[in-house]
Amino acid sequence: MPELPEVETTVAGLRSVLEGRALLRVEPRRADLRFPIPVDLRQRLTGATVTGLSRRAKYGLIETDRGDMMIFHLGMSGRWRIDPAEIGAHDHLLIETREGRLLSLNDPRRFGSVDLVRADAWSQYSPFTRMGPEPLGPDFDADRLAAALAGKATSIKAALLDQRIVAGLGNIYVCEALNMAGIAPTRAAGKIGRARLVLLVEAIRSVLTAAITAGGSTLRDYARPDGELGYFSKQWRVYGREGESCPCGGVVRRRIDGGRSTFYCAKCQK
DNA sequence: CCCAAGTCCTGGTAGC
DNA sequence: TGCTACCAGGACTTGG
Repeated sequence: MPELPEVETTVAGLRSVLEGRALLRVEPRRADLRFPIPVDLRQRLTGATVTGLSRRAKYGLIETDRGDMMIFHLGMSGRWRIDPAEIGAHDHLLIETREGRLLSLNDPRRFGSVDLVRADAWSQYSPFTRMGPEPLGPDFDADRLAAALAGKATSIKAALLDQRIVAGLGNIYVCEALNMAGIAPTRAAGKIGRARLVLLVEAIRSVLTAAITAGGSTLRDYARPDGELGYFSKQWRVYGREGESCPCGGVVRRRIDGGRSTFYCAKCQK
């Protein structure tokens, strides 16, 4: 389920259970997800106390008082379950706190990952080394986006999905932001004018912030034993709405780019 | 059969 | 021809 807003709200949910808490039990239930789970993960985390949780792009970061940091990614279908009633085939990592709270990383497709690094070297973790700025952070603005897109012949949609350009966007929010900014997804990334990039930056920030707010409001559901942290799909302007009306009155179209659906409105996105 | 929110890797091509 | 950069597309997996 995860693009940046979903990971942000997931981390917030985990924080309420884990921050400042000692880990009584850490139990991988299989050897790998997308890649192997470190064999010493159980040993290094068991008995440690969680000192902080944070997020980088679509990755969640959990730091302990032993100087370790667990880094997880939810892939396409991953989620954390809190106090699940029962453990199923797709519950791949269990974490129990000393207070008796149980967390389970559940991921049917196993495109997610779990890794462990030294906290003081977290920024050297390979997925992070060439990653672009946080879209909600101070290093993302029209100037820097223009510099990152300069000379790029690829489409703006593909460019925004490239985590080296800006980190944390996925298919849904790229479609939404391009619609909000009135930019056609097929437009060459390097040929978008300055004024439109200003609108695009604002649209990206706006759509992510709204999704985080909506996600935060569903945390109660998320904390339910079988609850899910959903995308706020009722608020999507174009994603998953082929044939329906765009806010501008046009009709939402769908096309396939690189095997992925792109939802857009030809009337207002140029 | 179709479709699905993730990243990584490969192979083709353009340009120097 | 060889090297590099860039880019498009496929692979991975399970379930609805």
